[in-house]
Amino acid sequence: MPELPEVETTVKGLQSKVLTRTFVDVWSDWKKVAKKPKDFKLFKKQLKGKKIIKVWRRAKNVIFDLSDGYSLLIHMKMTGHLMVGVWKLEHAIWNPEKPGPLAEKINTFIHLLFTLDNGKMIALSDMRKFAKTELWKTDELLNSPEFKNLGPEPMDRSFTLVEFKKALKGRRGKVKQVIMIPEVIAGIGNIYSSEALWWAKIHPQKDVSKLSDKELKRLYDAIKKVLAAGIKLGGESFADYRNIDGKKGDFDDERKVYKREKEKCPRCKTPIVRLKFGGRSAFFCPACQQL
DNA sequence: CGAGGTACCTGACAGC
DNA sequence: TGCTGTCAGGTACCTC
Repeated sequence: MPELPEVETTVKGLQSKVLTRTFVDVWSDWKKVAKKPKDFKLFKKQLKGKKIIKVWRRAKNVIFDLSDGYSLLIHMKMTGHLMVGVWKLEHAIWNPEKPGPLAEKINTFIHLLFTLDNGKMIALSDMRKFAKTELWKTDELLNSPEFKNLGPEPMDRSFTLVEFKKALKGRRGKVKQVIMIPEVIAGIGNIYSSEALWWAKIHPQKDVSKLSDKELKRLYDAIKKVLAAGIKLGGESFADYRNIDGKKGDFDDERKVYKREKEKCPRCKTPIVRLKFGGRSAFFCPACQQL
């Protein structure tokens, strides 16, 4: 899925295209996408007529603040994409006859289409169907435990080194897994965690409670650095992530270790190693990042 | 507490 | 060609 930089890029794109527009219709061939309310007919009924006042991001959630005190939350999970354009419903239905690489098939994974009052649509494409949408009363969303428990936003000005240390305080476990927990820090996923640890020269399996002050400072700087680069370059696209116009992001050349097993470490030329733990792959340089 | 597994889903790709 | 196993950007939940 998109991580923080990809979600941020998506949100910026949406802001330029859908602000002040009103939802006039909703279509889906996968009714389970709506988690709140779970009844898709009700979800559609409640959304229709609502005007988009603001689009913003919290962690990896895209949030549309709407008229009448409502908010629409979309989480894209692993393979979700939001796009703006015009589609005919027959294009939004998976066609196994259609050849071509995954990236060219995004349109065929569209499972949800919001029609706006200017005729444009917001499409949610999601190959694996992990994405979710929730319609909340804005104040209830902001006060919900799942929202309030989210960790700090690493790109906020208020996210200082002190805040970072506070977020990790009392936590144990492998550093890579800990910084990927949404309640610890928002927005860091499997790609940017490996990248940040490479810049910080920290082994992904090092116990987070054993990090020295110097290492914490390096990790803090590295997290901000890789996320800022990701945002600046419009996200990564070595797989199928695309922005709302279907264009690729440019982070790929900046990617030092993720999915680069056996390639040379850009710093010391040692082959990059892939290590599986916690159900995920970590990529790191065994020479620069030692336990 | 941590570590590991499952679930949600569907596809790409490597190896045989 | 076709089968099998592994891997994939996330996160919640469960058990040992």
